[in-house]
Amino acid sequence: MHHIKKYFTEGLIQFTILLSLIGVRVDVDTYLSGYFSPLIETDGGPSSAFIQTPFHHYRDTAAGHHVHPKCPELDYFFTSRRLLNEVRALGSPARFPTRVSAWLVHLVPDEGSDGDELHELPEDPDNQEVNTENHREENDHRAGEGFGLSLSQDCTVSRPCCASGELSKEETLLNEEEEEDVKDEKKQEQTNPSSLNQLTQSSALEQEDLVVSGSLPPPLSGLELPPRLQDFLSDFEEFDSIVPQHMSDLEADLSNPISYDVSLQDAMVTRGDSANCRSASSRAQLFRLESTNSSHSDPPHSSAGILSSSLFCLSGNSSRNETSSSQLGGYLDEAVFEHINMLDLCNLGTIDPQMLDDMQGDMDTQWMEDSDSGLSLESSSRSVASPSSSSDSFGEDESGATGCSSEVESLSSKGGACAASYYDWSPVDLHENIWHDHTYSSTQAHNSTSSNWFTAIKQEVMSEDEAEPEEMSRDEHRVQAMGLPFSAFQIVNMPVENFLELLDRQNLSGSDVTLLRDVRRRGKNKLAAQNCRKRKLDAIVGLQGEVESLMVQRDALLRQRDHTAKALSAAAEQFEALSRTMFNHIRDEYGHPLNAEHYTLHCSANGRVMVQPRTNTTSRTMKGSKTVKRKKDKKP
DNA sequence: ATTCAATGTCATCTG
DNA sequence: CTCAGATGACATTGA
Repeated sequence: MHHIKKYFTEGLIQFTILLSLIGVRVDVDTYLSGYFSPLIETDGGPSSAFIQTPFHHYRDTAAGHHVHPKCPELDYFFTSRRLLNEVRALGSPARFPTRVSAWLVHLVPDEGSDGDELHELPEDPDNQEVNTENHREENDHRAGEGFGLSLSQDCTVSRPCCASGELSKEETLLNEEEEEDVKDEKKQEQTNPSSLNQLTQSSALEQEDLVVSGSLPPPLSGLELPPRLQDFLSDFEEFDSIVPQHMSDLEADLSNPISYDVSLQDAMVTRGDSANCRSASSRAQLFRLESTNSSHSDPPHSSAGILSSSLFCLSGNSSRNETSSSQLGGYLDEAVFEHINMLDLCNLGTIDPQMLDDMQGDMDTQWMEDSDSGLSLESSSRSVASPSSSSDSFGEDESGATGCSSEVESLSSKGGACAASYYDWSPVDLHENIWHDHTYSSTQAHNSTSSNWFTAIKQEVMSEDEAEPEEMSRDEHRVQAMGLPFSAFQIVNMPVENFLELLDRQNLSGSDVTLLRDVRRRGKNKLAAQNCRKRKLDAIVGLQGEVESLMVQRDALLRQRDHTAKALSAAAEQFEALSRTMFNHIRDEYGHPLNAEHYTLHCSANGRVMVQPRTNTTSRTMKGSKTVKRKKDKKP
C-alpha cells in the first residue's frame, strides 16, 4: 500500500507538471495532502511517475526482474513521452482549445460517481478501513476543487477507486460513468468558464503569435529586415546542406499533422484503451506478483490482490477487457512460468526419472538433428545409414561377417597388436552419443570384432530403416569383394593411422592398396561434396534474404529521396516567393524597384542579407556543377 | 526422349 | 610431401 500511495502521489505531481505545461494552473498543496491522488496514465517526461513507480519499484525490486530495453511497457512509455514532447513542441496553439476540450470531455470526471464508487467500494471490510479514510479525505479535498482537480481526476483512467476495490460494480458502472463524465464535463464547463477561457485565451495568444511568425514580413524599406525574416533567409544560406539534414524532421512534420490533430485525443483515447489497458494489466501483473509473494501470509482479499484485480477489471469496456485480458494473460503466463521454473529448480531432485528419460530422448533427438547440420557428423550419420540400409548386402554381410570374424581371428593370431590397433578404433568413437545404447547390450555385440559390432549396428539401423533399403555402392562392393573385415564406411572414417596400418599389414597387392585409397578418397570426397552443396545452398538462401532486405532498404531510400526532392522544391518555391515579396519593397538609390530577375538575395552566416546582382555566369556554373554532380551520382 | 535435380566422382587448390 | 577438406566441373541416375 505504501507503494501505491507513493505511486499516486508521484503521479499527481507529474500530472500537475503536465497541466502546468499546457497552461493550467494547479494548486498542488491541496492534492498532496491526500494519498489517493489520481493514478496518472500520462507521463510527464523523464521524471514521470510511470517510470519511477511501476518498473523500478515493482519489477526491479519486488519481482526481481529487470526491464528489457524492448519491453513493451517501455515502448509505450517512450512513445507517450515522445507524443507529449510533440505536444509541447508543437507550438501550434490553434489546436490547443480543441484538444483540451477533447481532453475535458473524455476525462473530466465524475466527482460524484467517483465519490459514489468510493463510498460503495468498501464492501470488503479489510479495505474499507484503509481506503475510506483516504477517500473521504481526498473527496473532501476534491470537493469544490476547480478545473485542475477535475482534470487530474480525469486522467485517472484507472481510478483510485478501482485500486481500492470492487470490480464487478466497477465494470457495470463504467458506461454510466462515461455518460456521467460527459454530463459533468458540460456542467463543469458552465461552472468553470474561466478555466476554459484561460486556456483558450492563452492558446489564442499563441496562435496569434504563430500566425504572425508564419506570415510574410511587413513591407521593407531598404535592406532592413525583421529578425524573423533574417532568420528565415539565413536558413537558406546553406541551402543544400540544411535541407537534407532536416529531412527527417521534415518527414515528421509532413507526416505528423494528423497525429498532431489527434495527439491529445490519442493521449486520452488510445491511452485510455490500449495503452491504459497495457499499463493497467502490467500493473495488475506486477501487483499480482507482489500479492503472490505475500499470498501465504495475507488474507485472500489482500489489498494488493484486490488492487490487481481492480486494475485488471478497470479496463472498462469490452474492447479494453479483451486487450487487457489477453495481455494480462500473457503476463499471468509469464508469472506462472516463473513459478513453475522456481518449482522445478526447487524440486529438481524429485523429477520423475521417466521424464528425465524423455528429456534425454529429446536431447538425443535434438542432438541428432543438430548433427545433421554439422559437417562431419551429418555425413557420418548418413554414411552409417546408407551402407547399413541395404538388406541384401547385410544378408551377404552376415555370412561374410562370420568369415570375416574368423579371418580376424586369424589376423589377430598373426599380428595381435595390429588387429588390436584396428579394433581400438570403431565408429563408436565418432557416434558414441548416438550408438552407445544400441549395440552394447545385444548379445551379438559381445564379440569384440569390429565386423560383428558393425553388423550389429547394421541390424540395428536396418530394423529402424527397413522401409527403403539402399543398394551398396560400388566401392562397398569392391571392399566386400576384397574380403576385408572392414566396410567401405569404416575404411573411409577410420583414422589415417589405422588406415595406413591396414594397408601395411594386410599384405595387400598394389591394386588393392590403390583401390582402398580410392575408396577412402571417394568416400571422403562424397561427404565433402555433400557438405559443400549444403553450404552452397545455405549461402544462397542467406544471400536471397540479404537481397530482399537490401531491396527494402533501397525502396526506403528512394522514398526518402523523393521526399527530399519535394521538400527541396517546396523550399525553393518559398524562397522565390519570399524574394519576390522582398524585391517588391526594396528600392535602389534612385527609388526604383529592383528587378528580381537581375538580383538575388544572399544570406550570410551572420544573418545579414545582401542583394547581389545575378550573373548569368554564376547561374550557369552552378547549373553546370549541379549537372556534373548528378551525372556523377548516376554513374555508380 | 528429354529435362532437371540430386548425387557421385575427379581434379585441383589450400591449409 | 602427405592428408584432409573445399570446390568447380563433369558424369550418372532417377523422377
